[in-house]
Amino acid sequence: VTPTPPRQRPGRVRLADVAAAAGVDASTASRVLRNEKQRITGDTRARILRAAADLGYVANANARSLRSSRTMTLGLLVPNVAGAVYADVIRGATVAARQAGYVMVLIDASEIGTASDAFHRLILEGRVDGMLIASGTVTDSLDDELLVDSGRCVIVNRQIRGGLPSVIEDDEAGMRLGVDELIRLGHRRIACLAGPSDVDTSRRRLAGYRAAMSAAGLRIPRAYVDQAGYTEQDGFAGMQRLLGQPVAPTAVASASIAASVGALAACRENGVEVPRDLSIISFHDAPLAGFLSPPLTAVHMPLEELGAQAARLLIELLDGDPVPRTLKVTEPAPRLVARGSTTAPTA
Amino acid sequence: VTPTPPRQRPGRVRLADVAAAAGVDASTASRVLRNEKQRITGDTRARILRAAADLGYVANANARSLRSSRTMTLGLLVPNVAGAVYADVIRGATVAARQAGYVMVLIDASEIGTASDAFHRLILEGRVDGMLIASGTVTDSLDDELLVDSGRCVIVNRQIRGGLPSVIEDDEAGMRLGVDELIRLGHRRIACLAGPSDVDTSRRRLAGYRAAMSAAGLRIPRAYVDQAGYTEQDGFAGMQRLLGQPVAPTAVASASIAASVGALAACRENGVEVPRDLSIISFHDAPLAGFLSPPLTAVHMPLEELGAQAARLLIELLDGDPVPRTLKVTEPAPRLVARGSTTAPTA
DNA sequence: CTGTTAGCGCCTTCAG
DNA sequence: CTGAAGGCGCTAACAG
Repeated sequence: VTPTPPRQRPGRVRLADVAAAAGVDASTASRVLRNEKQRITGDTRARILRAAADLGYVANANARSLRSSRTMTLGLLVPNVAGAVYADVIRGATVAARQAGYVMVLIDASEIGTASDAFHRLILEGRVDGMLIASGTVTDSLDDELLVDSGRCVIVNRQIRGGLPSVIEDDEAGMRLGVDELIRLGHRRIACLAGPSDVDTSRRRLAGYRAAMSAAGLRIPRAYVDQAGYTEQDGFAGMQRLLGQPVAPTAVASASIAASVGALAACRENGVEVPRDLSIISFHDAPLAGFLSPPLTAVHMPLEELGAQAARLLIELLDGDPVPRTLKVTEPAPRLVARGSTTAPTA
Repeated sequence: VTPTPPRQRPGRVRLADVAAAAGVDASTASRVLRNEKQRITGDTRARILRAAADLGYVANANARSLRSSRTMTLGLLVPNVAGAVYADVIRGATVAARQAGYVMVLIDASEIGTASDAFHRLILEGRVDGMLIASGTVTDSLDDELLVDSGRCVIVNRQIRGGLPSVIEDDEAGMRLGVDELIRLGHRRIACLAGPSDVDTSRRRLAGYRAAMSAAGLRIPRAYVDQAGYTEQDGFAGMQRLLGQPVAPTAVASASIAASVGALAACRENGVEVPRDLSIISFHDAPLAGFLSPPLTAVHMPLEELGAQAARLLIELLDGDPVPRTLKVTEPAPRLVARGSTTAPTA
């Protein structure tokens, strides 16, 4: 907190100026400018509107927030904006918020300390009305009690102890869709690059994999479930392990796109040609997927809708409406995007 | 703009509460809590501090902003947060801002209309003190006059008409470094996937390419400069054109990482093996680059520093300090990251 | 339908 | 070194 002199207040036009120009009281101008339900003589109304336009009046958000204790601003905390997955969530949330009259601001918490700092300065100090929190990693560095007590937060794509409302995708259905496709192609030895075991999205995706396998009557060797992680590095390492199995899988369902990229790299390095020697299907899609070698077959999840629903749920919560503790986004349904990383097994 | 009832004001503790608990006036409490220069009896000071801690006092940012007309919040407008390039810029700017006592909030402008909406609601309505604007695409949809008049904006990595201060990377030096490496490896027929001709970063990178070529006495066939664009798709198309040349290049310097990904895909599809048949070097690095097939040799630019310097420049501007119209980040210098997409020409 | 009055919570002269 | 008073710009309750 640097001690700096207050900024010059340029001749910003205030509500009072507009009112004066229109020859009315500030409160009247206020009412018209916010088009309150109250009816106002067509004439005065017009005068006020035109005065405001002439003067280029813009209401001061801080004064308004102070008075009404609503900022009409929402925050979205993301562990790392670069994650391909978040792009759509962010877009969906931003648009939905705007449709409801809110501005959505993002916080990148890739640096440690940012998450709790942002939470403090945005929620506690009242810069935003509520916050969307994406990812569990982030919440770990946050004081859960504060989080819950605030009553102004919604978790996106994670469920968390303590009963914060959360919005999640249908991880299980998505993963099933992917594994079913592998089965349909004729694969029977299908492994899973599952993601961290302590993250609930990962657990649900794994459950989807198991469900699909079991529905097809397929056995899952213990080593076929690799709880790698969600980074390229993790996918790389996990695939190395899978490739080292005495009986190697003919197909792999990967729980994240970053891990898939790493998996592809591991295959290349081990002389395993995808999809000839091994099919790979990725959970989550991204523009990048179409340009990899080979282009990645993927399960497209409705992430934009996830973001939008999360934003709407948050707004309902702030409005004091009753909200479900968990909202699962099932529409639109996950969609399979067939590209070049899958084919029938050669064996 | 949904008409909603005002939110419940929970028993937030105010400055007056702290003052009362400590048996002093609010103004005194204010002074202590902001540790103003003024000296205050050790005893009262301690009482106030402890009262604040006991009550869990947090100052209301809106009231403070209204009074002081400073929000201690900065905005960063990004055309698309998913762009691999922005991750580092964002991190750098976020951290630098925080070190100066500011919170940095991001705006994703991937949806049309978001940019001008955000500009209006953040800058004009006074939710932030100043704004960093990344990319020229974004500025196109903004009213330049407003932008300049605001006197509270800094352009990151673009220069713009109208004299807005801007902070840029040393595109020319970076590109030279990459092309020099290609030359060092023995290449002579080097093409350039240059990026859009109407974007100034692209022009500077192209200039770097030309400078390196000319310094080595190398000719540049007209068709070797392909003003593709910065997306995967653009890189793909551009590489197709390059590959179709009667005398094909043995190496390509690509002006962006996304285009490089597309270029790699085009090579694969045309049976051109990288780096055996063609070397590719990419301007800008990203974690992803190391996992592509082949891993991409790249020029790492100091993007985090770019973000940090931009944030600092903005703060100086807001403080009324004189700022340069253009600041070029030359330290640390661009760095070559040799990976698998470059080698000596076979010819 | 419009004006009057009274703050929202904080900071900042100005006295003492 | 500390308290008293005023106001940042806006909205909301109450009159008229």
